[in-house]
Amino acid sequence: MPDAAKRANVTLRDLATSVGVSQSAVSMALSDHPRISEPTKRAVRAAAARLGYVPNSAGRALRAGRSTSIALVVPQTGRHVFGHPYFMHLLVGVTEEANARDTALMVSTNPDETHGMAAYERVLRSQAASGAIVASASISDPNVNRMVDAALPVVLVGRFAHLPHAASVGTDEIAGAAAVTRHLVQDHGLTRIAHISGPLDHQTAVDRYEGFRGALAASGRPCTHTLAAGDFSEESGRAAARQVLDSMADLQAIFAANDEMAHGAMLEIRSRGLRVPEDIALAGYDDFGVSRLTTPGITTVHVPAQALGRRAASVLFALLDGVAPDPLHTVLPFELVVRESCGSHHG
Amino acid sequence: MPDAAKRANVTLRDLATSVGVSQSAVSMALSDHPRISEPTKRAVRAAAARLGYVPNSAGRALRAGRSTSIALVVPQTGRHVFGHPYFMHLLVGVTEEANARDTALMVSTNPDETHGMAAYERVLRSQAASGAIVASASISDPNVNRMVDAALPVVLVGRFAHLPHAASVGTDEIAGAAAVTRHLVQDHGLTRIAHISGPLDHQTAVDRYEGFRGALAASGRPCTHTLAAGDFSEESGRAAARQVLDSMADLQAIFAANDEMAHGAMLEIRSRGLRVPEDIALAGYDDFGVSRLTTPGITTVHVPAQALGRRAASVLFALLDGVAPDPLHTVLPFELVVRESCGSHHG
DNA sequence: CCGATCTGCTGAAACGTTGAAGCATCTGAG
DNA sequence: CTCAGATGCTTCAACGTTTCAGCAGATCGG
Repeated sequence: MPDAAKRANVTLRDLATSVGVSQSAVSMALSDHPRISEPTKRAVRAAAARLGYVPNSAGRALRAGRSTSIALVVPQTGRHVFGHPYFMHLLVGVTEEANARDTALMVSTNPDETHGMAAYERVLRSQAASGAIVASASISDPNVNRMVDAALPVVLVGRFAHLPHAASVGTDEIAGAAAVTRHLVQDHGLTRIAHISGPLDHQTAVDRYEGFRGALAASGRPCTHTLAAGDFSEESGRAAARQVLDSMADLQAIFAANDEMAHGAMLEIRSRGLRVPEDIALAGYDDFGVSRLTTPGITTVHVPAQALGRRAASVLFALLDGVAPDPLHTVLPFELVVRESCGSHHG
Repeated sequence: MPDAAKRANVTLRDLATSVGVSQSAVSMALSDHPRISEPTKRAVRAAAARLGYVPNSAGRALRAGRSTSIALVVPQTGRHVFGHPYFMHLLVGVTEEANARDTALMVSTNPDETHGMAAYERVLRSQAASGAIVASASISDPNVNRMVDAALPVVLVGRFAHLPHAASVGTDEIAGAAAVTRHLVQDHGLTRIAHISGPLDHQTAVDRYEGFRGALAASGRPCTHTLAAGDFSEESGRAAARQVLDSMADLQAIFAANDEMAHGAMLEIRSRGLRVPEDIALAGYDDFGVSRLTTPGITTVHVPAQALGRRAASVLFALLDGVAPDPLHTVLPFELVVRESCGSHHG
């Protein structure tokens, strides 16, 4: 256990004078260079432990031409980012992997909507981080293209159809939305369904809507559907539910593009004296907690955000090691989580 | 808009050759040194924009002897940290302030329970970050003492009674717990109350328990209370509720030390055919979302975690600027949030 | 018109690290 | 005994930045 004077920052030079060899010998001893004798190595290691030597990361990064950190870049404001449990789970996964590789993690968000470049500039071009994981919701964020174009080590989380050459990690949200839609149609026999989508400049919103429509079309049954767009917030879900409940007679079910909007819809349904699921069945997407807490629980699709984070980090490390990620686009499985909000248990 | 060849990393030297002055002149021009002429400054700035120059953070940090990053250190595993909404809100606040100062944020957690030092070593002693915000739940984390002893720029989030000289930011949780307890006793006339505490090696758990007892003692009414300790998880809250419901006859209310345990207690109460609040009133603590989502909503105390994060960051920046924080210990106000779980609305 | 002062730049050093190249000293083969 | 090679270290340079000291040339007071 190191205990001695740890005030000043101990450098290689301090170790060198302490042991009585040159600075380089110390450096080589610590990296176990074959041309350094065992006794010297032992002496150096002992001194390092005694003085509490920790290599200066700036010196190391400068010399190596790359830092020992990776960054999680989310080109949105912090409030938006960390308010959403998705990013939290992502963060858990990324830190797990980064910790395993003893790599520091920088988190970079935008100060506000106008500074699109900031999150990216700050960490990557200044080489504060040697690579980045980018989680951008917007379908056409020019900064993402820029990073990819600059051939920087980047892993995208989500689906970026227009960037086929960039490494990415995601789930098949079209299939996920289709699965939950099929559950409504085929397991519960519901055919008059509304979809509350997210903002349609989000890939996620587009994909979930597409999955919904595709499943209806493929169902072989005459289904009626309607759409109202929200912004993924509970309040917008409630407003959208108001709209579809007013406009579509004999509505049987609502599939919201995320659980928060589904929760908003549930509040609106209830406020009209209707019951979930007896009068209106309900389904959401994400499974980050909201859907488990409500009564009844909301049927949803589990997004493996933590696994996505882990995988994104490991793909990034592969890139940094100069290994081509295989596959370039990882698609992790989703899981349909059936709860009470869409009707009696059909198995 | 910079557009030219941004492949290679542009250094001061590149700018220097491009403009036709020395490296130092470029550096001085960019920092608006008075001894550089306006025309030169304009030329340098133009070249910097054209080539897309971004200062290398390692070079800068090495020269300056300190980095431009701050760290949020949470000596726990990532899973534990980011699973808890408290840290999320804290993170929002910290990033807001860090972004405002154009400072990168490193997030450091422990790889596992055994590596107590890791989160701290990685960022601070290697000088990857110039200062740290430490959010440690454990009452006697030796690493916190170590950091404070090492006189590193550190701001603690929470109450660290044994470290009076370290800057800290927190709320008065004793008063918060007392407020919600008073609400149960005085506004609702409940006198047979159980407390479900957190693990009593957490300062937070200790303080909330103390606030509870203090408020009962100060109420001037004959109150009966009992205690069961949980670990802040929903499941442990349910188990603790089982225990107090079995052991205390005529129990009227349960005050859980956080909302998740309160939610667990609610599930247990309901499973016994009892109603909240008619048969058993319920209160929690934190207000990070759970308490708002349940039906009925859970009366709780709002912890201003985001504000804590913001304030912690600004205090840290003060420390880094060499300014003594005033006050050394910031105490932000909490807020009692009355919902339906403790009875009819008394105003 | 000469010394002092100002202006605008250059050169060099330093931060801590790493690693290539170099230099003794020792060993062992011939 | 000699010299090739191994062994164990040292010296030096470089990464990109900032800044201090210094150096020309211009400006100005007397």
